[in-house]
Amino acid sequence: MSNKDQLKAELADMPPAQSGRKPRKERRALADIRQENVTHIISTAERLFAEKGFSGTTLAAIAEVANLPKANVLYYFHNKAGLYQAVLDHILLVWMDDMKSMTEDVHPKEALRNYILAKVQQSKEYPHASKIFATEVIHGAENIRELLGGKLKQQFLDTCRVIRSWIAKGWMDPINPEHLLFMLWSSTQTYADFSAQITTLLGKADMADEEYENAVELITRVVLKGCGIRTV
Amino acid sequence: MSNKDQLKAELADMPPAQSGRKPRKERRALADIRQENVTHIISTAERLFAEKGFSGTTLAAIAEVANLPKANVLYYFHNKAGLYQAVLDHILLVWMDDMKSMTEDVHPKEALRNYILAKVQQSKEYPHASKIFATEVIHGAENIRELLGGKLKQQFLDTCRVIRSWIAKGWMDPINPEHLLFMLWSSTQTYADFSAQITTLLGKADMADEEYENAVELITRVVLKGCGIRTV
DNA sequence: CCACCTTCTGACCAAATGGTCAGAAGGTGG
DNA sequence: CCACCTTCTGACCATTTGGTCAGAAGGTGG
Repeated sequence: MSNKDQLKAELADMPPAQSGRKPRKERRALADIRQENVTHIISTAERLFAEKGFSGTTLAAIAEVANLPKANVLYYFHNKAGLYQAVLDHILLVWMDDMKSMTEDVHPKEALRNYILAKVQQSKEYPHASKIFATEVIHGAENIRELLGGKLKQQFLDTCRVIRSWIAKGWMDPINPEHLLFMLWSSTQTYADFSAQITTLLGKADMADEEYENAVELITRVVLKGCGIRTV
Repeated sequence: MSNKDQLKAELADMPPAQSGRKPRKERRALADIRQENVTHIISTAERLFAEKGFSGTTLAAIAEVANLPKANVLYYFHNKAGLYQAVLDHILLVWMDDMKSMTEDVHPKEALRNYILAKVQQSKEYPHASKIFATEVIHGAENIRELLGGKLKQQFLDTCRVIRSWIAKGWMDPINPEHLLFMLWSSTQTYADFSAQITTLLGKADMADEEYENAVELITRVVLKGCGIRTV
């Protein structure tokens, strides 16, 4: 099971709607209570951190939205920084999954197409994750240094090597793999991070599915043709 | 004189280095004092807001870095929000300048090339501006609603129309102008906003000029060819 | 030199915020 | 049912932070 599937399963498990009420009457097993609350707090915090940033989000706000007393939030996460780190860990699970699908054997025509589709879908399904990640990097990436310089870098270097092999095989033009990846990341993630700008400029209240499709179509077309990858 | 030139001139006027000392002994004309301090405070605040975000930046920190008493900062900007807005205004001056160079008459081969170059240079020269803008949009763009829905949107629509005219002239493939612009913005601004990630992955301490050149070269090549613009 | 500005500043304050804690409430296993 | 966990919570606290203010210091124009 991929990290992303795992996250999806968690989301599905979430208390349905909760709708502001605090049912909390049925007897819950101790073992469940902890996991349930931790998950609930993390996903609430994730939303707020994405909307307001770390410093802009107060524990009181998280507690209120999660419909729990502040002290209870602090019972599970001993301090704000700890909660933030937990949110980051939760998010980063999903982050590098998609790159793995780019391998030497697959023709870039397929591999890049799938990757772009996956990244745009990620922006659509987990916009909070993307926003927190983006804000974190913009502010210096101090809390994700380890990941950036470690697993992500490894993945990045591997993928660059794959792209070079594609070039060597004559499957695409000799372009700079590092910057190509930067281009892919930025142009896909922008649909999560900059959605406020995009919707305003497109004159829509929120991103319709159609626009994500247009995005995938445009990015795929420009990148494939731009890299000299024949698609016929 | 373009907005950007204006900003450059201001930067040049800045007290040279200041180097932590507080000379402030020579007699200064009242008229100068205000403008000088306002500029100095804004540029200091700009750096800190870019690094730590609005809520993460304290007035005390701004005052300390600016080497002024906090009360003095508040003498010029009556509250933190006002200072932030002033910083935003200062930044946004420069923001839309470059798009103006894309017109119907210019062949996209030149126009896009110049635009990409200008945007990457902007990322290099004014990374703080880009970061503040990005964070602002990520967090909902509440403080720049007016600009987004007003002048920027106008400029955006105009430029889309220009691109459509290029397509009508047969100068490029029929691609989606809106999403092409999103792609151009994101892939160029990423060199400011995500510099922490990029330098880490490239294994450099900071962005060398060479990398900006590689970025321009890659983006230009992929976009021009990807849009079916013949460059010979 | 003087009356009148603008600029500057330390001292102060109320509110917000992260975090603590003692003890109540609830679940568990024998 | 009971001793022993874990979970829950209101009350409380120290610190941080944005912001005020009275009055000192500095510049200006006559």
